[in-house]
Amino acid sequence: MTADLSEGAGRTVPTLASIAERVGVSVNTVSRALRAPNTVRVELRRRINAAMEELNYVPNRLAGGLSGTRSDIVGVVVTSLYYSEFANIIDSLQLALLEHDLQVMLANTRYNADQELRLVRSILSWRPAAVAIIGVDHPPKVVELLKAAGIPIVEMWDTGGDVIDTAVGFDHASVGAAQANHLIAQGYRRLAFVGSVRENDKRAQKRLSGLEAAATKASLPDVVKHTAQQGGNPELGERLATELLQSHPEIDAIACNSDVVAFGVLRALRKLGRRVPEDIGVIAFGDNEAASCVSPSLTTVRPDRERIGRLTAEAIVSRINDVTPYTTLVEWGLIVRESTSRMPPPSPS
Amino acid sequence: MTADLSEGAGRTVPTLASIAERVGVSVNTVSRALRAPNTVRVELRRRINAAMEELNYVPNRLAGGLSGTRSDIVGVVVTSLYYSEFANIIDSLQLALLEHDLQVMLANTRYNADQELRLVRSILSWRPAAVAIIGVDHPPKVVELLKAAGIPIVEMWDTGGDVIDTAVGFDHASVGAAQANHLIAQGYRRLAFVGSVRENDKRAQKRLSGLEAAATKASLPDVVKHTAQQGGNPELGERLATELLQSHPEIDAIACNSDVVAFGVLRALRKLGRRVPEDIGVIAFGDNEAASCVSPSLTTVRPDRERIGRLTAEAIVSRINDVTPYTTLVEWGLIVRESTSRMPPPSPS
DNA sequence: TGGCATAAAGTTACCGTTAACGCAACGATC
DNA sequence: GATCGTTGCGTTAACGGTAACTTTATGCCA
Repeated sequence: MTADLSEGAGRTVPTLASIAERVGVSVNTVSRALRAPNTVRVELRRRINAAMEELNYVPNRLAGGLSGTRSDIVGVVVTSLYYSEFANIIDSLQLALLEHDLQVMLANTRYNADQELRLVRSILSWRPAAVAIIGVDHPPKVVELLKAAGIPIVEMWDTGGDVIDTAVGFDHASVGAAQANHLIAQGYRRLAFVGSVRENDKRAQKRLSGLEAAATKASLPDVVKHTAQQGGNPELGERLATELLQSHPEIDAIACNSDVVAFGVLRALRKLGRRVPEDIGVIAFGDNEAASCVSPSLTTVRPDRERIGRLTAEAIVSRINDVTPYTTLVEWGLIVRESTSRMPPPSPS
Repeated sequence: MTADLSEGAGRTVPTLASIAERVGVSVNTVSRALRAPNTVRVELRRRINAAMEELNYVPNRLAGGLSGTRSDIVGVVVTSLYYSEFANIIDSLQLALLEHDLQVMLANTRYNADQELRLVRSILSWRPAAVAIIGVDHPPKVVELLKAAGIPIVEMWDTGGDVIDTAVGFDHASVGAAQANHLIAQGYRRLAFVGSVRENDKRAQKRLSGLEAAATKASLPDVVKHTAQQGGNPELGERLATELLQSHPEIDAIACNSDVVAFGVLRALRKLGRRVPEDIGVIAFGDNEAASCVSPSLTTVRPDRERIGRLTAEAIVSRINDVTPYTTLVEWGLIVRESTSRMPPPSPS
């Protein structure tokens, strides 16, 4: 009943031809039983299916894809998987794509531009039906390749600038501005920015720019920046905050590039005896699942990752069906919690 | 200079033949310039490469995979991407595979057995060089398909039972036992277990079993279980803990299935006025990045996800090179923090 | 009963690449 | 200078499907 499972040279994988031979029909009939079942007699179809089941036949999509017109791969290029920054996007994207029988091929550039080019090339070599990629800022060669591929390209997470084709994201500069304005409304005046800002993380740079612009507009002193190129864990936040307050004791609010870094910042402030939010405010970005559970709970910005994933899937399907390119702005929310609530605190969230 | 980027029917994608024609050589020579460069004259090779660059040629791996012998896809099947449970494993696995020019194809079953079968089938249809999959407990048909595929299969995260081929993981029952024994050593006696335990999450079930067995061995009363089938966020933990202590006020220690749930449990205890760790201890599993940042900081178990990913990549490469199957036990650590430290607290971590 | 539409299966020709083989030109060897 | 191994390239035949035809069987109607 079970196929031979012996090690080594072993068993050749069954093909349509194996099935055809076993049932006594032509290869094409077997193929039809899969693709267009109602063109094959019920009884014959039954026998073919039985044979497939018995031999554990799995169609070879290399062959199918080469022959047929359309692929059902969607290439997904992210810049990070660490700390679930984009894991939730992939999760919902994949779930939504599954309904259209589209399969995700994942690549992770780890914020490395060379890797990005290499991985995009690698993904395109699988002749995907579409590509979804984090960000709207890519090396010129990457843009050229993606455009030349002649397939729908959906850029996620960010918007603005030169969109290749279609985009689903939000404006990171306005996130930074909202962070600044909230801090200012809470009476904070000496703003600082802390976190890891990689050279290739344009989104982080845009948020910082937005923050600085809003501070300038409000006639505040320059935002003090203390950043790193790498990492992004609580330990980094703790170190950066400690160093920051040593050189700039006047700081009364810290904006963090990520919640995870902010967790470390909060720890540093606790150790330094600075009261949050009374002496100093802390705001972050990302809506980590623990943000509401640290104490003081963390004010942060919540991007709707689930929605971005879902809308990206929608965009891909639309574009495959030749809907014209478009850009979707996804909303985000400022979640005010204790870490910036100097005024009467809101009901605990 | 740039290719035609016009919408619609547009541009046909360049093939080896396009390059060959343009350079004036045979298709095979172009192919060789890619696969075995030193069998082609330097000057000719240069011209071929220039043509490829100019036309933005990207090899078609559907064709290559169909013709050639080996594939460079590795199928990766995980049960979840939410809350970065396995994102870090994928991250390090992918990084390590990249060094061997292996490409990850990702599938996420979301703890759904039907999905698992469907996705494994889908992945196998790409004729991957190997498959890495979370867990050692799969539906019989999945096991049959994986065995019949005749490729290396590496089961990750768990060990024990019937391993299909090769495994890289740890024993979850002993994690549960370690949790119980730590609680007992700290003087806790009335143990409870809280969290979401999905029907298909055998690992969670094993940890719970281990916890119960250790409690029984220490002649403690039965572990009180209060679990859900779905979810796994702080809100769930908060609700479950509140309900638990209402019906079982005698409980003096709560083991949580995940850190994220534990964050909610801590919040519930704070609201209920129960002191942690004095009145009640809390221990969890997962080593979330925020575990050291909540207060009280969370005692938890740290599985080495990065190592599992790396060793899985190693195992895949070894097995592809016909090393015999093996099982690697990956160490995990009990990270003792404030939430269970009744005795003189350790130095703050 | 012949003619014709239709259903069900078979034939054939690719898809783009790689592998195995063939073959000419060339330098080295005895 | 005939023999031989190399180097460098071209030819041809797969790989496992799918799509477009073609063929054969079947039913229906005039």
